[in-house]
Amino acid sequence: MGRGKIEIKRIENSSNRQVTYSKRRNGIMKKAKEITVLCDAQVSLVIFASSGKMHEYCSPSTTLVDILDKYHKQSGERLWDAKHENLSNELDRIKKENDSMQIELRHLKGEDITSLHHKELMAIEEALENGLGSVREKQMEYIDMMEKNKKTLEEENKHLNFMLHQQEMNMESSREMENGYHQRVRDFQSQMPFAFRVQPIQPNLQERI
Amino acid sequence: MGRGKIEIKRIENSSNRQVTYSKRRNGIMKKAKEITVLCDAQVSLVIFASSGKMHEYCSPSTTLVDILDKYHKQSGERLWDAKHENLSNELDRIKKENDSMQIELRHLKGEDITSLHHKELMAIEEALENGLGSVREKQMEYIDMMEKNKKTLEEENKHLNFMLHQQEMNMESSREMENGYHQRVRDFQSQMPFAFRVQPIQPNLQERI
DNA sequence: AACTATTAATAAGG
DNA sequence: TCCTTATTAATAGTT
Repeated sequence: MGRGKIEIKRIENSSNRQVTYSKRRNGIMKKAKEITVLCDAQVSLVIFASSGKMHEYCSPSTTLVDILDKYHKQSGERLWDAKHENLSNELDRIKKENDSMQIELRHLKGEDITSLHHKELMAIEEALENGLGSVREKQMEYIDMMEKNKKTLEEENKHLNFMLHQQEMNMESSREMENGYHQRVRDFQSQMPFAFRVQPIQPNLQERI
Repeated sequence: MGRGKIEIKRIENSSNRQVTYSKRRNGIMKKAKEITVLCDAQVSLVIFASSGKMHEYCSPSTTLVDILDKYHKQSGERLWDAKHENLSNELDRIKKENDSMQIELRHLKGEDITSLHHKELMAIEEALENGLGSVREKQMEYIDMMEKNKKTLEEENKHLNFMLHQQEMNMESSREMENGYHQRVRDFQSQMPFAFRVQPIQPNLQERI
């Protein structure tokens, strides 16, 4: 159908090919629309030119997704489900994992244990005892640490107070050589309890408590 | 192109429509093949008849999945990704849920608790104590039940033995009136310990232990 | 499913 | 890309 018959083989002249592509693409699109209308058909047509440019036709009553869904059902072929299936499988796997963990958690919390057999209860009890043991051990460590801290602080406190007292004594005696002024103030200070005078800061020893 | 011109509108005569569908479908398929060869194009063509029957053409150099992948890239349209994304989101959500449960489980088992603060340890300890309480309570129930069963069985046993003994006595005395044969056998049975002679079956009482 | 008169598509050229 | 037109191809209606 043209000025001459052509063989159906690749058109070597690039610009001819491009022109023919354009004309025939329109022709197919038109045919697709026509069969849609004339025959109540649903058509999906996707064409890529060798240049990579895409053209598409889809019957107005539907969408490409719908058609691919139907295609999927009829052909039984996977299409994009290969990717889909991977996700789906992983989801299932993780859901199962999730469920079993949820059950285990519930059991450890003492829930839903009515249907359990004696051996299962024993295993849970053992797990709980182990857990409790570990947790209490850890807490003991902290208590020990706190007690050590306390002792360290007390000793440091004592030492500092001693130093301070010594210093005051030295100052007092050296001033006494000058004059007797301020006697009462120093007396008052030396009578104060040690704890109110020195507060060493040891932030590291308080960590995590 | 035919014996007369036709309007492009639905062909009401069903059999005409079917015939036209078939002819035109072949026409489009042929055109698709031709443009593929002539112009180096890639074509995907999916047609559903109103009957639901599907026909498909895809350029030999490619596959429908490839074409849809390219379609996806070019159009930016989602297509099947809508479903894909849903799955993906759910997967993420469940993975997070999974992780937190896993951590909780580990903590309850006394693992990975080094980095926990004192308050968190306290909460875990409390949960463990509660769980242990529930589990032990449930076990106590079973022990109680078993003891009850034991008592019931013992009583039943006693009763049955009594009945049996009585019966034997009756039989013995009635036979003594006839003759003295079999005297030794009966004597032996009456001397056997009760427990070896009667074994009442009570499957319900053994459930779950 | 084949036939064929007729219309539609399109190759080549501008 | 669009127009023109000679020619081929598709197909509507018929057998």
